[in-house]
Amino acid sequence: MILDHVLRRIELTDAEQTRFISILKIRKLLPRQYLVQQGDVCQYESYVCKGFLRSFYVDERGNDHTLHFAMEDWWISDSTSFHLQIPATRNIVALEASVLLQVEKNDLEQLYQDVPAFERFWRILEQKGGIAQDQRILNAISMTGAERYQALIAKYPTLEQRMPQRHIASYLGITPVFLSQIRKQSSRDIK
Amino acid sequence: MILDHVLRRIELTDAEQTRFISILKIRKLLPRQYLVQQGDVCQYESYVCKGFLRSFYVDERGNDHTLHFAMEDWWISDSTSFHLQIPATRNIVALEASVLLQVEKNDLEQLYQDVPAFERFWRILEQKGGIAQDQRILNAISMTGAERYQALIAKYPTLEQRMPQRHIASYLGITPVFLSQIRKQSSRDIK
DNA sequence: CGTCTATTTGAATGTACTCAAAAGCGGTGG
DNA sequence: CCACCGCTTTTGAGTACATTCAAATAGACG
Repeated sequence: MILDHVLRRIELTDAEQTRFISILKIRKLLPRQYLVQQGDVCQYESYVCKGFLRSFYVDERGNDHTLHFAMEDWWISDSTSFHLQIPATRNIVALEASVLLQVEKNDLEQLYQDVPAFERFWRILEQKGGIAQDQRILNAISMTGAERYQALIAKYPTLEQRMPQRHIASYLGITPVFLSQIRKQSSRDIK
Repeated sequence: MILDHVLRRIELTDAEQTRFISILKIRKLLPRQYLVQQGDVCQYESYVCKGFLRSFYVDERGNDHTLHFAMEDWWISDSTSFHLQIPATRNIVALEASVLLQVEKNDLEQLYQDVPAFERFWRILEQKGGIAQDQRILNAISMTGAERYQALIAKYPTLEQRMPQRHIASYLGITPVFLSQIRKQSSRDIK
């Protein structure tokens, strides 16, 4: 499955494929189990084979802010911590039982040396991520909470089945109470 | 100058350096001149040698939202338009007389083929950009307008000399009127 | 110096938050 | 199978944050 994911973006010989597979480490998580905790150095980029994860930041006041989520066929990490090898400021936790394939920082650097096509692969991945982040920033600065909610569920129709409302609210930058009002309002509008 | 910028991130032979230089096109802009307009396909990644540019989105209501700005030694483009070669949804305009070095999409793809180190270069650039965007998203969802303003001027102390307040406001996702109030408030706090 | 645009100020309004309490829902154990 | 517990969502009221509109002031440019 992950090979398919990679081969959609770059071409690899059989030997290169084997090389890639050899550095992957499988990791299984139970619901509510942490993958990364604030203060850890994030050692891995994790590819989600199965399950659902959430990354979030806890501020001084103890408020929880959802930065990202990841479903099947997505990658997740604290990218700041991973790339700079500094302590994470974010937590990553499984919301469902999950199976991940992980790439360690050192192994990845070695892989870049040995199979330069992976530079390309990650460049393409970062580009795609950058485009999505750009759109999210635009939404944040140009839309109301209600509009951002509509855009989010339009983009990820299954999200509400997998992530509790309070986390959707924190992803949107609004409070759970306000999200509840938005939902009441929009369900009334449909009728 | 741009070579220095590249060589800080990757190693290149003299021939590779020459190859890179050969695909660059110089472009000069006057203040208020557009580099990209909504509807164009963004053909170039542009490196800023000198000057200052702003990218913004104009919504249905005619409101202007500043997505990015770029000063010396930064790159700017409509990344969605450039990478996917689709019409731009954003405008890019020079706020000061500017000198750019541009890389065309086709040339860049060819460069990736001929000098794979540039895959690495752009991967690193995208990673750095991703980290910055991530932080901006966190600020957007976790801070008030006043806090975002303080964080922005702390990060870019010279920004207020180069970009009018109404654009700083739209970058922060607030109105110019409200930014003016924030500034009044914080100048009073200092005393 | 006059014109144009940007910023400031003030007042009224709307958007989103806080706090508190009630209702709903899911899991667990009796 | 049902009752209870803990946690999430909903509801309501009051408040704070941020916007709109309009007018006044300040700055920039020719």
